[in-house]
Amino acid sequence: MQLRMTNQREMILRELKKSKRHLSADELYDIVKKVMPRISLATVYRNLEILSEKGVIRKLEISGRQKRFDFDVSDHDHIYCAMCHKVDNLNIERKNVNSEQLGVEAGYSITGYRVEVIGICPECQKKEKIKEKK
Amino acid sequence: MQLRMTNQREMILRELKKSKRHLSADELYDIVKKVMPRISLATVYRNLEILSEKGVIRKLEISGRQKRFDFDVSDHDHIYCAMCHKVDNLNIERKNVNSEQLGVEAGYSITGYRVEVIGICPECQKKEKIKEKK
DNA sequence: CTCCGTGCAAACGATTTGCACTATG
DNA sequence: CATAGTGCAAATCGTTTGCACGGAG
Repeated sequence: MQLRMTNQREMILRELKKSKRHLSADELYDIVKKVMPRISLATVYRNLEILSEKGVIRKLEISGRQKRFDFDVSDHDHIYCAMCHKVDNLNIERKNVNSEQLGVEAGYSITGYRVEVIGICPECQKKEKIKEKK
Repeated sequence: MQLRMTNQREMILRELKKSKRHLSADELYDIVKKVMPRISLATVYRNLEILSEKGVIRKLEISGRQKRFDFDVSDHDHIYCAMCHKVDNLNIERKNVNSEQLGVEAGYSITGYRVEVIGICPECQKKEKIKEKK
């Protein structure tokens, strides 16, 4: 099965790349819909799924109900805002973590690992301070 | 709002403790239902939510569609089987990871972090080998 | 002209919620 | 006896799927 480059697919890819953020399917849908009003949410889901299977983009399995997608396929970890659920990149020196060893101890064969830092992003910190003053 | 110790709550807590695994709400429901056939799945969800809010148990936000719950509240990380979605414990020396520093760089205030190793558990490795032989 | 991709609506799985009833403290 | 907790069913949320049609190669 080979991929075809449809307008929808191209647009989804372009908008995901343009936005430096890590978008969820419906956020991306809202963006693309402005240019392509007839596009279906199912199309967005299908494309994100296929493109991440092919390794063109990356599906992030992180905290929160929704999956998010990343145009940057290279190995890197994420920081997650507990308040607004935004996801930013993190550059941890991965050599520090010797997870392989630990996994082998438990009898597992390791395919990968991820580090997820949870915190409150600068924007939400400001909001909190404003609230506190009230 | 104070907590009351109902039969349902006690049972949920006991079964979660008894099982060394990291159960999902519906797995726990199936177990408890054997002793308490009239219990509702909603009750299980509500109790797991409340108990993890109070810090009695811990809600794991990990890979996979379902949330899982852990009787062990202490800081520790998890290894996740990509095939059967089972979750085991992992004992990483947490001092190795200097996530706080990185989070601060991005302007975040850090509340925690987690390391999640993904792999294939011993049982599923065996299953794979059997498949290959066919 | 083939068959991958689309839009739509319906189906789905996990979780949450409104309501009237029950039972703990 | 006040009010936290329950069971049930319906609602919700994110995501997936069946189907007939449309368009890329």
